[in-house]
Amino acid sequence: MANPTIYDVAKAAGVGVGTVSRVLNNSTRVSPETQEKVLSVIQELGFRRSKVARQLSTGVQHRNIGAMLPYITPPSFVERLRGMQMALSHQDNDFNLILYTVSEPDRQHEQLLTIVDQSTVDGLLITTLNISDEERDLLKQAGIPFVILSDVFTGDTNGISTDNVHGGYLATQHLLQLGHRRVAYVGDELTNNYGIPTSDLRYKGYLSALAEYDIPVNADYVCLGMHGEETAHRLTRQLLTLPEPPTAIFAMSDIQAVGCIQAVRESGLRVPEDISVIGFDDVQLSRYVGLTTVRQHLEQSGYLGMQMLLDMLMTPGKVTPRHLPPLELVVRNTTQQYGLA
Amino acid sequence: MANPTIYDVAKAAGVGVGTVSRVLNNSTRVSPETQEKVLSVIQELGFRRSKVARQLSTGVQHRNIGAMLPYITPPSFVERLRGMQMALSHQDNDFNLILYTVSEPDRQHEQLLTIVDQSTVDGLLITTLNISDEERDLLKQAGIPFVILSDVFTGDTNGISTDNVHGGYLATQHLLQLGHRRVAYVGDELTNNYGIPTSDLRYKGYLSALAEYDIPVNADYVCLGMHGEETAHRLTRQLLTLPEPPTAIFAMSDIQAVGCIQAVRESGLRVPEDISVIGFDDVQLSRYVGLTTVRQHLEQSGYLGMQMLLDMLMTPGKVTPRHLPPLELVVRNTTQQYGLA
DNA sequence: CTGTTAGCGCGTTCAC
DNA sequence: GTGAACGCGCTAACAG
Repeated sequence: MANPTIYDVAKAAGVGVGTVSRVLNNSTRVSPETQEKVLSVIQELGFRRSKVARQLSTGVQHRNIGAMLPYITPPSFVERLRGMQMALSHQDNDFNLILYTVSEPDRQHEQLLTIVDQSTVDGLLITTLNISDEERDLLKQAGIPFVILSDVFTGDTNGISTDNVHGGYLATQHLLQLGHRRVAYVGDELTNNYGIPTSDLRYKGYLSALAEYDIPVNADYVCLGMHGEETAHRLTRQLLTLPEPPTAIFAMSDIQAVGCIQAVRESGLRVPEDISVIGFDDVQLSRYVGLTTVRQHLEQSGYLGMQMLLDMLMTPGKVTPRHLPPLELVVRNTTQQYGLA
Repeated sequence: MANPTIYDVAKAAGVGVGTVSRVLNNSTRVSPETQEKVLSVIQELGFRRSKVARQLSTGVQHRNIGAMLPYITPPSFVERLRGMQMALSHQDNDFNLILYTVSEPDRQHEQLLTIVDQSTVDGLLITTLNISDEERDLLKQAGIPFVILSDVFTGDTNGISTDNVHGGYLATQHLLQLGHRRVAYVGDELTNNYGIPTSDLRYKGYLSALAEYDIPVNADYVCLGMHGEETAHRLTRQLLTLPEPPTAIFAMSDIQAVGCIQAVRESGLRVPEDISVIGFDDVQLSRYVGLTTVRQHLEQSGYLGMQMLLDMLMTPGKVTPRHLPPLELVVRNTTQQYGLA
């Protein structure tokens, strides 16, 4: 039998469904013999009581919140996730947090459809992923409130966003103020699979800072590749072989910055004495390695996003806009005045 | 009205429930007027269709797997989580992953009760937390299969475990082989809130290695404190003020090892020239900073644990035991022969 | 102690 | 096109 119900169990045990239900909830007193009997039949038939039927009957609706993100590998996503989790546990409610990682960009739409179709969640927290207008409508029509934690700076009410352009500017400006004039940019390919524009935006900030200091852009200094420490490492080695290598590097993420630093050190050069390196994000790792970076309050963005969503879930229609503290330059030990070595 | 149903909507719109259901699923053709009417009533009443009722009716049961862990802050937990996630997505099934973080040790039992009581999950993956016999029985009786990713080495069928004692031995032995004789241990308090014995076990391994080399234990060299980089940092500073400071440190986790290294460097000493440091876990961070450590295949443990659970879920009764590769010493750049500086 | 029955809220045939 | 009735699997209240 595919999926035995309590009726099947009852029949096989020669009792009524009520009795089966009782032993299942070991509530009211049941005679030891019948209990024994029922249990053995349950075992035999491999009976598993239906979650949904039970919930429908008891009326206890546990609600689910979905967190959708591209991957849980980069620390930046984990920190946001932790923020969400914290906001959830602070509000002593019984929401469950379901984790959706979009393993393939192509599957995003499909996953979204499944979520809507099976009405798995009551609310959705979408991180970084690009949601098309069509998808937004889908969610709206299904009555699933959603909040977007975006890398794109928008005035969206139901979203938390970061001004990446400004952040890129801050990082680059810091290097320029230190007297550096040969400043490289190490970032993600502008067009990655997910269509995430983060690197593009931070690069824009880089450009505007250079422009402000009247420094022409050197194409050799702009290195893009797949996100990650390894690629950054490789790109940096290339930078160092240039006839006129940069004296400072702006890496678009802390992880990439770490890759840069390693490459520099392996080449026998020192950070920051010979080459300054600045990252972006200020993930925990950065504290550990003493990295200069731009703090974007990742954990807090997850926290605030979750709060917004909870608002929407508790009192439909009312959303309190929440704002992230401004980006901050965090100076540690990987950047230094040019020519001071 | 608290929770309007389709009946309420139907009544208010002057139609039958069938019609309401149809516009909800925009399936069969409904006259534009009625559709309009129904939609406006839905809006008005703030109607939201019940997830469970829908699932019960349609028969689409999405199953949930719960991942229960003490926190998602330390990278070691995140890596295990990633492994679980990967195993799940590799098996094109429609299981949802629900994240439970036990924010307070006292709440563990309560959370477990809620999970069982509301039958939220179909299977449970428990990481590191200690589950009492009572709690095991609770899960068994509720028919919820579970797998435990334990720090304790047991022969349990439904679990994946790490031989921490052996790992502690490996780390310490490595330092001793390099000629170090003053070897410190930096770890967690033996009795933490969660009753997690990891540090205790690794310490046992430390002791057995020392014994093998006939080195008496120096109480000053054993530093315990709250898990985390900060504490390790502080403890290391203390170590360095000893009249006869250690020449090598075994930190029970990579994060703590990083704290140690920072403290050493801040004191004007070098790693590994002056002091060798070895960690434990081999989280991603360790690659980035070139830390010598003991690899315990964290991601894979999550992966295998999830596979076991899926086994149990798919074909009840049958569990294929899975085994983690043995612990490995990973030598990078933070340990060195004693006296070589 | 135990069998029977009426909902839980929604989807889905059926006739109309 | 649309309304009424039945069933999804289980719990709970009611008789026995």
